[in-house]
Amino acid sequence: MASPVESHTAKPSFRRQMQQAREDAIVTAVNRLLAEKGFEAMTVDEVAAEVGIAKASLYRHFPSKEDLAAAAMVRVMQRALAFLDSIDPGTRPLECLTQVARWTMSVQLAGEMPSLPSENSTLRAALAVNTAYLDGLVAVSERLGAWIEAAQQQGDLSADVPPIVVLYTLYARACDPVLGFLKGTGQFTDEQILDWVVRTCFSGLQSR
Amino acid sequence: MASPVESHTAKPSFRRQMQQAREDAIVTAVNRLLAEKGFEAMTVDEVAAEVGIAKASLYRHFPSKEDLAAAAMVRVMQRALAFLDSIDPGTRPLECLTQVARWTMSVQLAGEMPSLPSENSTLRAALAVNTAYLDGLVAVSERLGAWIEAAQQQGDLSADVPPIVVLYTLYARACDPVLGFLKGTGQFTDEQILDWVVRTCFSGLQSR
DNA sequence: GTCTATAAATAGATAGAC
DNA sequence: GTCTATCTATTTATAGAC
Repeated sequence: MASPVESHTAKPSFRRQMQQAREDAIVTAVNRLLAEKGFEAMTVDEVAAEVGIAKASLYRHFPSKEDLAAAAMVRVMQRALAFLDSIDPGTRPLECLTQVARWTMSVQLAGEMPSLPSENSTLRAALAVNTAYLDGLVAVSERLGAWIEAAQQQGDLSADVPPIVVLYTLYARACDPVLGFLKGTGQFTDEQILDWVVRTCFSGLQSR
Repeated sequence: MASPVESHTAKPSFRRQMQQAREDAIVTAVNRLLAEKGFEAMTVDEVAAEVGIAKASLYRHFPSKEDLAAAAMVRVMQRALAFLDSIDPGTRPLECLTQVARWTMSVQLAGEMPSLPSENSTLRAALAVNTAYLDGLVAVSERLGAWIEAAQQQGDLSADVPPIVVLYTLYARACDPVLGFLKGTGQFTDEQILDWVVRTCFSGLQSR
């Protein structure tokens, strides 16, 4: 088991680990910049500078700026899936959806939520053919869709709007600029902002 | 009154009118492109091409790309103020706010609502020192703020959130990407989309 | 695999003729 | 005032040495 052969075969595995760690660092930087300024305004030079490597080295790991951004989007999807898995299966569907909304908003407040690419961005086209991203998106949507339908059947969620409206609304709230506006005033804590925006999302502006 | 002198002084007025018409055409093109792809992705070449004039001519009217975009933002503000003025003064405050939300969303569905500039865009800095824009923004905010406080005092609007949260939420909903998502499915009419999104904004996702 | 140096394309902005 | 032609800076992406 502890033969020299094994330590030999472990060597490429170590390199692979190093490579993985570097790519993680790259994706982290991309994710942050994407959240801060969006895809168009983010430059590859900035990414390289933040990671602390040469731009050419970036292109050894990712073939284009779009792939760079796509990798960040994929990771966000994976983080979302991991969060969905962490929710107690016995939780009431409406409560599940509330927790998800609160989680996505907290990610945005932490400066880690990439903003949506504008309608006809080159990034949109790249994501539309990225199977890893699409798979994650479908997986998340199916999970949320099941909760949405269950919550509607239980009478917890308004049955007057189609499930897809609820789904898209939840996605949109993950990037809600209201969070940034309120944080920008400097008058409120993150907890207050989260409470208010989650509340208005599910209970509306109107009084009950 | 109809002296030759007047027809002489009317001549520059005519030229001024022509110039105004041209600048209107420019701002219209900018507004559309801003709504379609955002400030970063919009290029001055595209604007010139859409207006049908040379890029250099654009710069005779507006000194920079930021000023170009700012002019479009100012016009949206003026359109908003005009809409606010068109609302019957006897209307219940909550109803006023609902109508405003519906109007801004219809503007977006028409492809005429410029999307918000990302946090640290050069456009943000330009708008922050543009008095025409700031004046419009303040005017709109004061009008909405009065309605918000009145609606809260009448018990129509939730008193659990500060007025500024309501105000920012209304601004954010004007650019809500949910509208574009739903329109993109091609399954719904604009009226349906408006109904659903306005409803979720004021009544929330949760059932009542 | 990482680097420096550079290519190639595109952007915002301007010069100068008419 | 509008045009063509051009400048300058920036950006994505690559070549080639180590």
